[in-house]
Amino acid sequence: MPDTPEPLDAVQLGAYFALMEVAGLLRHAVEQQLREAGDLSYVQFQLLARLGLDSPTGRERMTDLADGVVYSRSGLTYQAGLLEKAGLVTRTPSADDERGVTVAITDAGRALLAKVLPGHTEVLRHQLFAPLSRRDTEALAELLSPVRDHMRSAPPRSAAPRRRR
Amino acid sequence: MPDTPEPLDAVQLGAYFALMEVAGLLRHAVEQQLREAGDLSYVQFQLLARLGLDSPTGRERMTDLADGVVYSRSGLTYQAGLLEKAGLVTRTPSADDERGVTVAITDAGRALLAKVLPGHTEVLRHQLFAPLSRRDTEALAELLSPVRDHMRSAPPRSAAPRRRR
DNA sequence: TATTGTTATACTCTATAACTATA
DNA sequence: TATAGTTATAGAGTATAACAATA
Repeated sequence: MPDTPEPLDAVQLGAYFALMEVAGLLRHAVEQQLREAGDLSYVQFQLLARLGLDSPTGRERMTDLADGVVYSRSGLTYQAGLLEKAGLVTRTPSADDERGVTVAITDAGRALLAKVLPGHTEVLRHQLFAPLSRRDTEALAELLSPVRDHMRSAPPRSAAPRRRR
Repeated sequence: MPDTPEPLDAVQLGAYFALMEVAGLLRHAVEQQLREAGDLSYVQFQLLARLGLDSPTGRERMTDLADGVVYSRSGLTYQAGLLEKAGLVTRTPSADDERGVTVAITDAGRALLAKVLPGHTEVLRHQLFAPLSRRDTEALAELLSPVRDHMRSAPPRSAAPRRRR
């Protein structure tokens, strides 16, 4: 058995537990709103938001979507299938690479996103931002961004060794 | 249809997405470690940690456990059943309230916790704390603690109206 | 009558491995 | 040979509602 490494101190433990609890409670609240307002899971919302808000063209390849949403390949196939069945996205073979599949958000997908967003915003305002000042929010974003970048670069991600586009 | 509320600004969206992504990736990494080191899910680890680390006596009532871990009652019953089957906790009728059930961590439970903790710590150090200075960590804890308290007090919690002990 | 906890049940999500097709 | 994506399948987790027992 290896020697016990330096254990975490109280401040670190506090930050860790607070982070996980806040994110867990927030996700719970948000998921409820998404389910009621649009019958969407959080992951499905993430996929729609990525296509409808982040991506300028509204279309992305499966692999690139997976890199953002953290998934096994099969999990993404499953969710994309659900979204397609609901008419919120389409899946077509990629133009340049015959192996690839391009997922595109539909008008119905954009409409649902728009329908769901105001309530989503309200939940965030009440649950997350209410106790945070403007500067707090800025500080939080500035603290977490480097962590996110760090984690993205050392991916315990979806499946096997993956590669950026 | 109600008027669209003030949408979130870029800083708020950034904080929100960073929080969710960091927590999601961290949970993924941590869950993997817990599974390999002790065949535990994150929730099971939370329950053991609450009993073995937080609680001075190592015993708590089901309801109080649920209040901390965010669950449906039945979900907690399910998880407690798994832990009991594995010999990590015991469940006995509460002394004062015949309706209640007291969950207590066993020696085996404490041993497993001790076995799993060093690796857990390492994951946290590498994934979460590596890009954070000492002061960053303090700041993060101080930002998130009020949010956690706020969320706890307005519970979208487990099930029906619940009540503190 | 309200509360604690369990059970039954159904469903959603996720992961693994095997497979197809293209690069 | 490696990569993109799908399928089959199996397992874990979660939620709802009905229920029994105690307060």
